[in-house]
Amino acid sequence: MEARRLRLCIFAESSTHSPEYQALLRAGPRIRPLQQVHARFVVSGSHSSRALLTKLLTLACAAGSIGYTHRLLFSVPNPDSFLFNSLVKASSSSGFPFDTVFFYNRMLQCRISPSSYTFTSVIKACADLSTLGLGKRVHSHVLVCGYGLDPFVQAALLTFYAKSGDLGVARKLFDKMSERTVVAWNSMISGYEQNGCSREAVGMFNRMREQCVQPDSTTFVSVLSACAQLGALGLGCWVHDYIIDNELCVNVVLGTSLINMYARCGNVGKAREVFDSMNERNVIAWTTIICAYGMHGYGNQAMELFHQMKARGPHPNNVTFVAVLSACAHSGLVQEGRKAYASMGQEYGLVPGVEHHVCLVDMLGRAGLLNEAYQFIKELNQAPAPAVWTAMLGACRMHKNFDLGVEVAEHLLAVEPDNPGHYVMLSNLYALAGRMDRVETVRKMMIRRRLKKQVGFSTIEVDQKTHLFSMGDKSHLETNEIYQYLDELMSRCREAGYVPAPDSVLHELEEEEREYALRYHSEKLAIAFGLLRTSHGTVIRIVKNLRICEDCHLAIKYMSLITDREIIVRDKLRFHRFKDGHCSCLDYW
DNA sequence: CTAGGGTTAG
Repeated sequence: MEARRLRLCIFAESSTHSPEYQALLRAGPRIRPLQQVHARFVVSGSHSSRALLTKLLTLACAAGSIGYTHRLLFSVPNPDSFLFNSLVKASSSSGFPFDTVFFYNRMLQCRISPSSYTFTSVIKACADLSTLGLGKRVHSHVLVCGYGLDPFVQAALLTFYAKSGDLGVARKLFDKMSERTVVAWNSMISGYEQNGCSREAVGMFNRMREQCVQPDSTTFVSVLSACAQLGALGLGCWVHDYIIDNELCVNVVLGTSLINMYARCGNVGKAREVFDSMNERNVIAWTTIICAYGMHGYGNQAMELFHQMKARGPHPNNVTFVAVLSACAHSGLVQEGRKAYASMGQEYGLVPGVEHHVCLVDMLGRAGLLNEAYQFIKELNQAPAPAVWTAMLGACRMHKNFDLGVEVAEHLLAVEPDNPGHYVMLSNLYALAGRMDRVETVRKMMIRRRLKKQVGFSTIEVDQKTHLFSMGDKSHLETNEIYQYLDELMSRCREAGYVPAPDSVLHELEEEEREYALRYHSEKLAIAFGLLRTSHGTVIRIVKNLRICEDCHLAIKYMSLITDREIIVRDKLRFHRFKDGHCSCLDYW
């Protein structure tokens, strides 16, 4: 009788209704309040209750107070599976994957068998760490413990392999799954998308629809990212219509994906409409719309939004400043850019990183302020990263400062001897200076080191199908027609006054490619195809993986004039909108 | 006694 009363008493103290438990819930995952509650437990003696300790540890872990959590854990005699599972889960979902692995290992040392719940969290931690070796060991442990067919564990494993870059294994797992939930499909689609395989992501999405699996908003986030990468406006619009027709909730994440899709597919206006229609806008949404204006060369609109954000939006972060500074760089807003850069530390306590240094050098360099850019680099209190020197080199090339350019390029070749971009830039510099002997030397260096220039390609979407063109490409079905039309078009351009730019960028080509090269640059092929296959009022939209070359830039201006078409080209960095013989970048790019 | 899962944006 006495014993039973005592047990009831302990039960009451540690139940969810007990004042101690309520105090923990009120403290939440915040370390100061938690420590205060903990101190009261110690004083009152209730800290010996296992349930309370578990809750305290879990909250401390979620609060990010890992040292405190570890100390507490060591003070617990014979920690049980419930405690370990709670810690594994809390650390994994709060973004402390190293600790997840630590707790998991402790758990095994204590001879406590993991459950399917343990595994999902541990595998997620491995995915966050992209640690292929450890993840594979956990995977074999999963099989040994008999959880290989658990759909949650399978989905976690699939995500892990996709995030660690092993899409082949991820796909094998996916194909072997007996039931594929929408989450499994989402993992596979996002896996492809995040690894740069956007076409495969879209293909997977189409298969998902064939198999009548209902996509959800997470699916569309990944599909829209794929559209953004591909410049697939048609599919992107289809997704947007689907979202509206099916009354899917457009949360911040989905809204931001839509903004990004419209922006990267060339339609800033629609991007802005989506932004304006959103009822929640966080720092990522603001950054995305600022970035959108910046890459279209609308620096003033980008700055206007940035000022609105500062006035009544969330605090800008490091990524926001990358968007702001690159918008300034692409629009020649030097004064604004300098002010924004200074405000990072002064107003927001942010430390500029390499990407901000790059933006600033790029901005000053484009504006012709080479000395100021160089001075800025020299005054950095850390050794300048190669990317910073690369921006400086680009500026030297643009403004034909050979002496400084050669100096910078030689430094870059010494630091990054395997980056073909540096060789290409240096040889362009020599070509512009008329030093063809040096051009040849650099070319030979590249060949000796077996370095190849990145292969350029352009894509165009016609009737929701994406067509790919690369330089000198003759694989397309309508090749002859395209080439014939392009020849015709180029001679009309010449009649209108187009003079091909000197072939400063052709040094890296083999002899036989040289004669074709100018006429056959991928963007020209894609545009010719687009002009042939679409009706007169249609805008031609091209996506190119590299930066557009000077000659193509000039030629496309003429193309837009003589065909009376709007031609939008997205290159590696930004958009060029050609109309009536002019480009929206005002030749400042 | 104490809870619970995998997928998403710049």
